[in-house]
Amino acid sequence: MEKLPIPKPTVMELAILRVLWERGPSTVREVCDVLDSQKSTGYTTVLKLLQIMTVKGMVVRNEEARAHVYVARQPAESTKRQLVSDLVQRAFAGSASQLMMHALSGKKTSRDEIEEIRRMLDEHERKTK
Amino acid sequence: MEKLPIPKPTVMELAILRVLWERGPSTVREVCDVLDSQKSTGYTTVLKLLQIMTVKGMVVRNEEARAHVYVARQPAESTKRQLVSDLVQRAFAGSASQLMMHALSGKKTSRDEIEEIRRMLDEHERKTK
DNA sequence: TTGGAACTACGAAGATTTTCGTTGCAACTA
DNA sequence: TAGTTGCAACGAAAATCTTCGTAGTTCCAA
Repeated sequence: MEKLPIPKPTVMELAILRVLWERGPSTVREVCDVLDSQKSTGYTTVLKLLQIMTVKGMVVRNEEARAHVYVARQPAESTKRQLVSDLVQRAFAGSASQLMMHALSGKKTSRDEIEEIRRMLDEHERKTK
Repeated sequence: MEKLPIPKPTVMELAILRVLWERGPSTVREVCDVLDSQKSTGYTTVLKLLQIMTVKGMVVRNEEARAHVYVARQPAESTKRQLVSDLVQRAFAGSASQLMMHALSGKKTSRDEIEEIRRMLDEHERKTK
C-alpha cells in the first residue's frame, strides 16, 4: 500500500518539517514548543498533523518510548527542491532566471548574499561541466 | 470596506491570473478555453473563481458587454514577487541564495540560463549601488 | 492506591479552496 | 414568436487543510 510519490507539504506540514530537519528526531512536545515560539499551536493540532504526515509517508516514528519520536523521511534538500520546482512551474513557466529576477526584486538582498549566489553559479557550472 | 492588501493567489487563482497577464483583458470563456488546453476546467468553475477574485480585489471587470471582461488588477511582477517572497520565508528562512541553490539543483538549468542569471545579478548590483 | 500529568487516538467541527448544477435572463435565429 | 444558445448569479456539494475536544492509557509521586 505504498504510495511512492510523497506529496508536497502543506503550509503547516512544512513548518513541522523544518523543525524536524533542524532538531532531528523529535517528540510532539518538542516540535510543539518550537512552533509555539513563532505562533501558538495547540498540542493536539501538532499531534494530528504528525499522524497525518505519517500516513502520507512524510515522516516515520519510533514508538518505543511512550512519547513517539518523529523523523522526517525526506531530507530537507529534496523537499525544498520540490517546492521550488513547483513554484517555478506554476508561476514562472519553468524559468529559473525569472524566479531569480523576482527574488532579487523582493526586499533586501544583501551584497553578501549576491556574492553567495555567484559562488553557487560557479559551483554549479563546474559540477555539470 | 476596502482591504488594501490583496491576498496571495491560490493555485487556481494563479492559473487564471497567468492567462489574464498573457492575454490581457479576457472573458470567462476565453480564460476557460486557455485553461482547458492544460487541464479540463468547467466553465462555471472559472466563472465562480473570477467572481471570487473580483471580491478579493485581484481582478476588476468591465460589465458593458454581455460577457464581462476581466483584467488582473496587480501586474504580474508584484504578484510573482509576493509568491517568491512567501516561499523564501516559509522554506528558506529568508535566504535568497538558498532559494537559488535549490532552484539550480532542480531541473537541468541550461548554460544560457545561468548566464542570464549572472546578467541579472550584475544588473541588480549596478542598480542598487 | 489514588490522583494527576503527559501521551496517543480519533472524530468531528471550522476554514478554505475548488467544482458544478440550476435558474433566470438576454440575444440570436428559424 | 417559439426555441435555442450563451452568459451571470448563486448556492451548495466536494475536497483540502487546520484546529481542537474528548476519551482512554501509562506512568509517577504522594
